[in-house]
This record gives sequence, C-alpha cells and structure tokens, in this order.
Amino acid sequence: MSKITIARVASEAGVSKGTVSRVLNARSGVNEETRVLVQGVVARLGYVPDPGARQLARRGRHVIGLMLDDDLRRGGTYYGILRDALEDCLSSEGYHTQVISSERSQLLESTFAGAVLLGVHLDDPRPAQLEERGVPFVMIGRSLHNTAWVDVDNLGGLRDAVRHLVALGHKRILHITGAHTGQASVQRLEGYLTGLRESGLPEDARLISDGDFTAIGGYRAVRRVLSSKLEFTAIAAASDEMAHGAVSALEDAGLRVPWDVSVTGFDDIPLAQRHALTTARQPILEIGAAAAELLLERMAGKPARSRLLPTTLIVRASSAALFSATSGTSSSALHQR
Amino acid sequence: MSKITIARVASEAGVSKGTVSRVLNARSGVNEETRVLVQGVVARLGYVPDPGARQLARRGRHVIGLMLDDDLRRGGTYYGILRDALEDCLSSEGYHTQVISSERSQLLESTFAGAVLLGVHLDDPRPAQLEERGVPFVMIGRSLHNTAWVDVDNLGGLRDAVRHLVALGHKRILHITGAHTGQASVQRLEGYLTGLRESGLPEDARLISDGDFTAIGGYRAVRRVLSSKLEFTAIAAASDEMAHGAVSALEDAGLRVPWDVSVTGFDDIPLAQRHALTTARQPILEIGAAAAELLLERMAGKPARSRLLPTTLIVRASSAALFSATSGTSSSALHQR
DNA sequence: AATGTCTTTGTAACCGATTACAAAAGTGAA
DNA sequence: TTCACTTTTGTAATCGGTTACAAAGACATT
Repeated sequence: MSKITIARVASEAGVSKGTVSRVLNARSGVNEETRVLVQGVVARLGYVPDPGARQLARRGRHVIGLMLDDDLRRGGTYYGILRDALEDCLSSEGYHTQVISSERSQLLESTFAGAVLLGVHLDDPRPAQLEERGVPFVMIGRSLHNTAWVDVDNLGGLRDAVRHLVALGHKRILHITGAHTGQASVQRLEGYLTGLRESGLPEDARLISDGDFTAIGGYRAVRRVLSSKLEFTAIAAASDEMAHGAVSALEDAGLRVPWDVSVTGFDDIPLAQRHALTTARQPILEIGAAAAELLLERMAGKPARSRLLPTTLIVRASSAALFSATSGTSSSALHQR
Repeated sequence: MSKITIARVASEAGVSKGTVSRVLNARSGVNEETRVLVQGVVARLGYVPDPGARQLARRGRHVIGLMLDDDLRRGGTYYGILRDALEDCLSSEGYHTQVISSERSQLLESTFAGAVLLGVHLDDPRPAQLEERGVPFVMIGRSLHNTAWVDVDNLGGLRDAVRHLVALGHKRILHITGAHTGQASVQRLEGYLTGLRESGLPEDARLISDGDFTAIGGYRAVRRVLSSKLEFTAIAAASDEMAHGAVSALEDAGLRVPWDVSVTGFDDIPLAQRHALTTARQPILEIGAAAAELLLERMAGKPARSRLLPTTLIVRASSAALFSATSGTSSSALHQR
C-alpha cells in the first residue's frame, strides 16, 4: 500500500509530527503516556523513518565511521554481529554508519560525526589521525589510554568458566590461549589462573597450550597436549572457535565430550549454540549499545567514559560432572557410551 | 567552506535551481549554451548532488533490504566484505541498506524499494514473498529461475586451479568439497571434474573428500584420505578455509607444503594471503557493484538481467612444481610419520 | 486572583533536491 | 503587426523528516 510516513503515524496517534519525531529520537520533554501511545502506533504500522529525509533534515553530517581492523574485518562471526548491534543502536538515534577503509582516511573530518573502532591494533595510525582531527571516537576492546572504550570482562569470564568446571569436580583443566598479541588473550589467561588460584588448584604451565583464536589453532593445541600424554579432564578455551577445534581434536582421538572431557568456550557465537558448547557469553548487544551511548556522549562534548561489561556463563552439554574421581589418564577414562 | 548546494551553483551560473536540476538530470528542453555554462560551474565547484535529498524529491522509497541467510550472516569472512561493497555502491545512489530479519517480512512492500538476497537457501520462503509483493530483487549466488542474479564462475575457478596444478606436473589431485546443499559446492566439484577431463586425467571417486566449508572440515577431510593411504600430490579445495585446514592436516602428518603436496583454495579471503595460499579469487567488489547495478535496473522497471563474473587465479607459495616424478613420494613421507 | 515556572504539545520554517506549471522569449505564418 | 506555437527558463509546491519557537496547561507561590 502507500508509504507510511511520520504524518500518517501522527494522525493515527492523534498527535503532531513534532511529537512523533521527539518520541522517535528519544528526546526529553515528552509525556510518558504519549510516548507509549506513539510507540504503539509506530510498532503497529511498522513505521521506519526514511533515512534520507532524516539526514537531510538534520543539518550537518550524521554519519558515524566504522573502523575495523582489516584482519578482524573478516574474522566475521563475532564482528559481524557486533556491527549489526551498533548499527541498530545508532540508527535509532538518527545516525547512519559507514565503514572507513584504510585508504579513505583523509576524508575523515569532513565526512564523519564520530567513529567506532573495532579491534584496531595498537600500531594502527588511524586512531591518532582521528584524535588529531578532532573526530570523537570510541574503541571496542581496550587499547589506548585516555580514550573512551567498551570492553568485556575477559578475566571474569574465564574465571567463571574455571569455577564452573571445578564445581563439576574437575581438577586438571587445560587452557587454550588466543593470539599472544591481543590483550583479550592475556586477560583471559589471567582469568584462568585466577580461577585456579581461587579454587586452590595448582598452576601447571604444561596445562596451558597456545592457540590463535582459530578452530585449527584449537585443534592443534589439544593435539599437542594429547600426544604429550598429559592428564586432563576439562578444557577451558579462550574462544568458541578454539573450543570447537578442541572438541574436534578430542573426537578424532576417540574421546567423547562431555563424558571423557568437558569443554568450555568464550563468546557465545552461533556456532557455540549449534554445538551445545558451554561458554562465557559476551553481551554483544550491550557492547554495541554501550559503544553507541559513549560515542553520543563524546560527540555531545562530554568527557570520555569507559565501560567494562560482565559475561554470563551459559551452561550447555559440553560440560558435565566428572564421574570417575579415581580415573587416571583421560584416555583411559573411556567409559562405554 | 560551507556546503555546496544546487542553489549555490544556480546563483553562480546566473540561472535558477530548476535549470541546474534539468542539466544534471540530462532532461530535454535546455539550451545548449546554458547547459555548457552550468556544467562548467558544476565542474569548477566540484558540486555533487546530495543523494538523500535527491531520492526524497524523487518520491520513491530509499531503503534496500538485505536478506542474509541466518547461518551465513555470521559466516562473516566473505559476506562482510560483500555487504560493504554493496552498501558503498548503493549509498552513492542515495539508497540505504537495512537487514531484513526473518520475522519482519510482512512489512516488505511498504518499506523497501528493493532487496538483495545473500546466500539465501532454495527453500527459504522469502524470495517468493518478495516476488508476490512486487518488490524487485537481485540474488547473489544463483538459486531461482527467472530472477536477476549475480554469481561468480565457480566451475571456471576450480577448473583453473586444477589446470594450474596439472601444469605443475601434478597428476593425482584431491578435491575437498563444500557443503552438499549449496550450488556453489556442486559447481566447484563440476569444475574440478572438468579440469581433470580436459587434462586427460582419470576421475577417481576416492580422490573426492567431503568437507563443509570450515577449516576443521578441511582438516578432517585430508586426515581421512591420509589414513586411507591413498596417493596424491596436490589438493584443490573448494574454499580457502578448507584449504587452510588441509594445509594444517598435512603439516600435522609431517608433510610439507608445497614440497610434498601443493594446495589451492577458493575465494581469496585475507587468510589466504596470510598463509600464502594459491587460490581462485572471487571479485567481491565487482560482485557487489554488479548486484547494485542490476537492482537499480530492476527498480527502474527494466527486465531482469544476470551476470556471471570470472575468478582470477592468484598463485602464491602453496603450489609448486612436482619435483619427483617417481610416484609415491607423498605416501612414503606419510609412512615415516 | 494574578503571577511565574515548568512541562508538554503544536506550528511552521527548513534541509537540498525534483518537477508541474506558468511565464517569457523566439519563430514563422497570416 | 498580430497570433499561434514551440522552446527555454523561472517559480513554487513537494518529498519526509527535524527543530526553534510559541502556545497551552498544570501547579505552586504570593
């Protein structure tokens, strides 16, 4: 049928266009009742404001640049969702996002009202350029001092995973680390060690195997440990991808998850759900929302704030109580079925 | 330094906004002299019409729906880039993109000027809904008859990879397939077979190992073949991810790439470059551009067209000439491990 | 009752283009 | 010279939003 405009919503709700606009942009000074009423009509009609008209009406540029680390840009999985979440939040504020490619950076100040940096490395020149040109920005994942950032509690997430495994009776827990360069990786390792310490378990350097945040990396990390005949009954990986690789390696070695070995991941990407992986969920939507909020603050001239968000442990079928307290090596711990 | 608008151009040229607009849109009924004059001013000022305002005045809808297969949406890697390319092309025409979630599909016709479907399965009900409601769309990856689509020459890409390997002296080439459900997978298998046939090499069903487009899938596919003691000196995988997994599996078995086994991939994702993988590159940017172009045509009421884009073979260090013509090199290396 | 303050809502101008319509200029025929 | 017709140009409404400003109520204070 005909296009749904703000005027249509206004007349349907019995208010003026101005009021509807205020509701849509979450401006203050709107009666709670009116707001609910208008939101109801918006939802009922499935009204979506025209982005073009919106940009036109707001003077000046209202485009937020999205800077992605070129490697991670394709790391997909996690970053794709985060990007969706960000776009969702920002578009409801009337902003429109656009990816800033590495080359186009000279157009920064004329084009962008602000920027969000996703997984950008420490040595990337672009954050400095932004700073210099006075474009406000927020980083996701900590990297720079003095800037606004949003991050997830990496340490806490891994610590919770370890606590969970310990509560299930596990005592020899293998940790698969991420890439050494990243802070997230270091913090998660720290969380693993903290979890052990709090539970009074000894730290064993041989139970830390290096991965690289990829499934193959996880696979190989487990393979190495298995061939060293080291005992372990659980694995706490620093990412779901690696946990998935770990599960595959265990299966290929004839071990069954969770009967022989329990496995936990980190992130809660869709793959984790498909493979029923116990994992420390990153609140991706909240991260996106927080980044949007902090960026809007910065753009409004307020001082830089930062936020550390907690993870939630999602328990699925890949972790289970240790049945045999007596058993020796994991490979001999094969109970039938 | 204020923004250059059509009014500025008009006053500078000493004509009215209407006349400038007519020149810009190549409408008839403009004096040749005036046209040249206006075009001169436009060029001198570097004026570019605001896409948003333009679309608004043209009284159409300006949001293009993006339909992603829910699984692939997170597959990241390839789809993220493609999406960027699409958005780039469409935004310069004044369109904005928005992801269409599975639920919201009943609002289609009132909201979207058109749609792009990315990796949507054959059994998805949404394409049919679009058709029914008269929303023009373009699919990336062929699926339906009678619709506009853009696709890459899957068959040709794999055939080229096989030709390349054959030219290097390889005669026993293993193919790792993708998911069985996808057409891309089937077409690449066909390309592999075509390559063999053209080179006069025999087809051997045991040299086809099933993967699932993931690195782990590639790893396991190779692992299976290695354990069957089958001879081969090269692998042509249906994706870079799987090729990466294949390389890892070979290395874990004590084989060296490319000395013992050559490996090729498909896609040319960043990972391929990092691992110096020879691969059939998909022209992702061109795919996005072509999809945008075809969609704009459809929205203008022109008949559906389609486009098949060629791949380019990128030769890197993972493929090399077969040094030892004597057979059994790779399998003897295998036996040592 | 009159005044001031605060909150909530409506009104109308505006963003930068397009386009229907009218006005002006040009051309040729009567 | 005047009229009819065509070509070229200007004018103003319009698209779908945002927002400055004014108006209207509600409430407390004097």
